[in-house]
Amino acid sequence: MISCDEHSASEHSAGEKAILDTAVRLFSEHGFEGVSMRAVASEAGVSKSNIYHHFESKQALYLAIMQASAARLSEMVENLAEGKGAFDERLREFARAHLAHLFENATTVRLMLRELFAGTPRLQRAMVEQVVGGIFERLFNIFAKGQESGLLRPGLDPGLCAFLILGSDLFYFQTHDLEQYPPLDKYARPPERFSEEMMDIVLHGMLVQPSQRRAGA
Amino acid sequence: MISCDEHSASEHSAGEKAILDTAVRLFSEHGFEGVSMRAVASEAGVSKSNIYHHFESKQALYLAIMQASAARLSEMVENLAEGKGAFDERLREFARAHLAHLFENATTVRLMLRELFAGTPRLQRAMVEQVVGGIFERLFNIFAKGQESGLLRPGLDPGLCAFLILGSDLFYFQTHDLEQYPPLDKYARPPERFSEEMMDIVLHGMLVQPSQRRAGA
DNA sequence: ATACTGACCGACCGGACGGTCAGTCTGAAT
DNA sequence: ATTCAGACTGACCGTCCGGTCGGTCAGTAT
Repeated sequence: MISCDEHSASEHSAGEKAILDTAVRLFSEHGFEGVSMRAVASEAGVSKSNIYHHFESKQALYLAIMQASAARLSEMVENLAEGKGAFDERLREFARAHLAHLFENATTVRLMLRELFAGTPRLQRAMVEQVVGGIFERLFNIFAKGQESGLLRPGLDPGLCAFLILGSDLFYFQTHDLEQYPPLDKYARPPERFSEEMMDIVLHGMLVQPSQRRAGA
Repeated sequence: MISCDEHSASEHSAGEKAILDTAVRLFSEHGFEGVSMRAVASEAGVSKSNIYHHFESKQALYLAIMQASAARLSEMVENLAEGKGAFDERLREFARAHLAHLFENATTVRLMLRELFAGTPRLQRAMVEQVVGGIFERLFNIFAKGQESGLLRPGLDPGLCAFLILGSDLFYFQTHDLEQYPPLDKYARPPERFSEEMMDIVLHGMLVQPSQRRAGA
């Protein structure tokens, strides 16, 4: 945490940082095939050869970015507050924080989702093991404890509960840009409101004694 | 519906049909940038020139495929059963049929999802208006009627209810291939079971008097 | 026979692609 | 002063890209 002007964190030259920043943006926007090394070089303000000075190949550049992004998202998981209050309050707080983190790291998240849903099996497996699995099991454990305490409706699968919440958050994140088009624009709502109302429904469906909030409209 | 051996539906030659079939598969797998006209020609068993005989450009080929896929999905919406029995039974049947249709038209669906989440604004808007909006409003209307009848918990937004179910189905479809990797493999379940258990939770969270099914484990 | 049409092909074009290489410049170490 | 390392560049290579063009061939109407 100590600031250090000479070297930024881990020996990245200014050019290398520009390359990485530009590449993560372009790859998340257009995918691996849709981005040329010339485009990265041009937008990063360096020569194409310079990229090959820092990275062995386009694949290596992509891999370096995926690893950095995965590390960033793993770090994000660590910061996911688990809440201090009642069981359902912890869940609401987890979901709210998770959705907020998605939007705060939108570029990184989009890159990971693209690779998860359309990438190589090799990277898919690695990302599930290192990133997705961690988030999932974190939420799963909350539900598993709730089930032991008898707070969950009997017969419910904690894994499905975790899946529902994470999936709803992620799907809302994915479709957020599409809410501007009719006829969906009539039903749009900001992230905080979505998280609140979504959790209101699913917790009501999951818990034995769901808390009553937002009694009115 | 009358079969016609000489011309299949709309004047497609054998070569053109091969081109369309191959292209829809490749584009759904690798995206617009990831597919070359040579690859389409090779896998379709025709010459590259032949593709340009039938389609003006790569863009035109892609557009033709998107339109055909959109029409196919629109037709799929028409066939979405709305159920005959009680309110929640109609909803379960809708969700079950929707998820089944996703997997039956997996290639087409993947192509549309790819364009929806990472395509050009122009196509995004068109697809929301012509395909997604239709599916959404169909489910929305079921919920709206349920709300009028007082079957929905007060204060719930029918739009959010529709979004939750469609989103859960689509997210399950998207992530189904990832369930094979640990640690997610422990929590995998087949589509029918997912739909049943998912609807069990969300309907319990949405309805005033949810039906009790699957009393035991 | 002739003329015309649509399906189809091989060869080719200019340009962009990923990648290489010889070499310049700067700043720190000796 | 010299050496050395690393950041960086411009010119270049072979390959593949989307797209074009001239032409073949079967069917068919006249």
